[in-house]
Amino acid sequence: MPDVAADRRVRRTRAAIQRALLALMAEKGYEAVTATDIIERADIGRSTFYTHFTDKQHVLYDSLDDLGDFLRDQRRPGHDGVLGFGLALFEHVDEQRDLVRVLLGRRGGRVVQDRVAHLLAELVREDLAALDGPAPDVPLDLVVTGVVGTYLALLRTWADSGTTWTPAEMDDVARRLLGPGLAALFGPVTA
Amino acid sequence: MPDVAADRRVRRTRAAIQRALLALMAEKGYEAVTATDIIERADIGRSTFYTHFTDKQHVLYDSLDDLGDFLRDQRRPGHDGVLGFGLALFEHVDEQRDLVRVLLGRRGGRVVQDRVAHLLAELVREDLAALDGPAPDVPLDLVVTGVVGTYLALLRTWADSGTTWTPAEMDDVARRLLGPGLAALFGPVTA
DNA sequence: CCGTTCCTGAACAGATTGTTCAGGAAAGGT
DNA sequence: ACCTTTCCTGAACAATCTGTTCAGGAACGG
Repeated sequence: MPDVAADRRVRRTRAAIQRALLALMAEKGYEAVTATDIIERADIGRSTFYTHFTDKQHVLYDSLDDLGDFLRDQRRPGHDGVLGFGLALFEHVDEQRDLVRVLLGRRGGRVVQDRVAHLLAELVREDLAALDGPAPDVPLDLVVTGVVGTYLALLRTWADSGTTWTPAEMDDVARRLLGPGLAALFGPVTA
Repeated sequence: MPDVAADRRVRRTRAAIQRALLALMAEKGYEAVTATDIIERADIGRSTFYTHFTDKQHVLYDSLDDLGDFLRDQRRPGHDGVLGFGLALFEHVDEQRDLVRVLLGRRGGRVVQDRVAHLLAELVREDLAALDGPAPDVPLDLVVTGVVGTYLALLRTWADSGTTWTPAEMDDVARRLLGPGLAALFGPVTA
């Protein structure tokens, strides 16, 4: 496998492959894309593809790592109590809608979802840990899992649908669905 | 395509195919199973398989439909009258843990998850529609999506983890997390 | 017992995957 | 400008999987 950062040809080839995959995912969905598709779209030799990536999956992995770095930089702290991260989350996704739709939507892959879930779980856990109410008598991890599940499901639906909803409306749904339950679990929380 | 219910040969063939897929999924995961695998495991002719199912996917769909029917029958009303399917769901998963882990776990594949989500969405929608409170001022579909997301996330975590929790405890988490919010959305629900 | 329906299994075209290899092309350093 | 290293090419290849076809045999239900 060629050195990753050194040669300009390597950078061009890898970039072309990743660009090809994302474009094809937007057209056919992740599952339907074949390695041959990527090779043709990227306009490279067949052997070239396999010298850089073992799989269609590993192309996606690399792209996700890039996206992860980007998201980590853009992360903003919540500002109004429980689930304060939510609005910022939906707003951010709103800006990156095209890419997010491809990655998280119905035609996206499973890998993406798991990684995003992990990322969200960190945000939620920080949020809940900041509450000064009494510790709940249910496992915190389960609560985090449930909350993340809700947000992820809403994100997916939002990214897929024609979406007339604004980030604020999406956040409102999540907040009103989960807020009362969380308040009951963690003690009275004033927004 | 042969008549589904009439002939004994048809029932045997279809049952063998479904059994084969589930067994293979438990061994290799959904994605790794090929139609040829199923054919060999089920010990049937190649053409026979394609007479009954167009896809590996459709074999799975049929099996999941069976699960849906089961959950519908087992449904029990919760304290609020809402989320009555939950306990039966967790109990069933508890019994079929190996299978469910394969279905929803990391090796499960995206198709399974979407199908199960669709299945649960119907149950939740029926549940919420049965409430006599005023219509909520947020889109019902979004609420359903959020609720299903929570249950699915809890299911996945539960199936994957070492499981010290009982079905009742899992159901309790979901109920306490979502119940208050749903009550607030759909009007006061008397216990 | 008999007409209907189903199963068989081989054979087939087409796609896809992942590897190999020799020769040409581009890169980076001096 | 030169030269050595590294990369890209693209065709050829075996292997696997898919979905269809068809004629003959087997099981079914009545």
